[in-house]
Amino acid sequence: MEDEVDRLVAAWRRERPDLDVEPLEVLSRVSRLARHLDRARRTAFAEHGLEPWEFDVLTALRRAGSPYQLSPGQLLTQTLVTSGTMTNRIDRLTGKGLVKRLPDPDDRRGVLVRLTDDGRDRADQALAGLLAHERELLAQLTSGQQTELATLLRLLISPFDNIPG
Amino acid sequence: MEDEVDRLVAAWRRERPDLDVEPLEVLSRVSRLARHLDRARRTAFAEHGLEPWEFDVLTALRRAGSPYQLSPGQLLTQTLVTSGTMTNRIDRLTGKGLVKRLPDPDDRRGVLVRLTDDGRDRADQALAGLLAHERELLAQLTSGQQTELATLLRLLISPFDNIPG
DNA sequence: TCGAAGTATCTCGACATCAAGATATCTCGA
DNA sequence: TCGAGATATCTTGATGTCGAGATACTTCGA
Repeated sequence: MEDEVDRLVAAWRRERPDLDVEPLEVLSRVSRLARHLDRARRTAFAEHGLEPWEFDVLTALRRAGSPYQLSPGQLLTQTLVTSGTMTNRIDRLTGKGLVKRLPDPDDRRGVLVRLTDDGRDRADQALAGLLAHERELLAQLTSGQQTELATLLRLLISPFDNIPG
Repeated sequence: MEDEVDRLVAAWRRERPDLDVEPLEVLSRVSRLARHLDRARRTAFAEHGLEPWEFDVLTALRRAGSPYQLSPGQLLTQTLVTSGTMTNRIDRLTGKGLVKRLPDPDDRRGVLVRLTDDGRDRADQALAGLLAHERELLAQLTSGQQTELATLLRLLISPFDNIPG
């Protein structure tokens, strides 16, 4: 089965036979697949009245465990957005009653963002929906292939997640 | 080596032991890696005075081969953006003198977007820079692993690239 | 104890994207 | 040949994101 990246690579080999475009076989596929996943997630979350960015923040808090709170800084490292974006997200989620801001008792510069009961329920529902959807996509692969894929991706991500960047 | 997704999956298993979160091992890594790649590309292209979205459009035209022209519709399928976005991109690239619009001689609804000489040079330079950068990232993997990874990703992408969606 | 450097969060303006709908043109069967 | 539906592109308004800088607090060495 051929995909857009096969066509893209073939086109480069025709137009720029002097270049080695092998890296695109992997990295362009990562970018394109992520783009497709974003679109699919948007659709999946719409059933639960959530945007992907809302899901990302709510589930980060949900995963933290009771009392479901994290600092904005901790949310940044999990969601890979800038601080200005996170401030904005917290504002909007607060407006919808899904999270609330509390002062950090140990650091007066700091803030803690806590999930409300409603926010927690929404996160749980949307997660279940997402997993069902993602399982379908992964049905293309055997269990062993999924493990293999996860392992290879982990290798590529490691320099980003562990070295500051 | 542990990454953020390992921590994410471990957290879900603690908080929601009733759910099978295996799909996240693959798909969350794809999304996160793409996010990191976006950031890295932005830095790499800055040397050439290009934004990632500019690179995407210019290289799609470059790959088309002489006379380096495609319709906006063809550009849509390659870049996975909406038509409004593409209109806007073409406007801005035209303003920078990197592409120009020509009427499609065979369809009066249509337009052809053609690379200027300057646009072509920029695309070629930026591509070389990107490939050098990406090769470094992929040094984490053996050649065989890269091939394996590309194959698995192709399987996951196929339903998106071949079935309309 | 003081102050410089570091850290956490927020503010602000510019900008890119999207969704939905508008417009113009084409295609094809009756 | 006509018109309904399909297609190609553009317009518009709302919104989310980023980068840079501002503010307030903390840390740590002299």
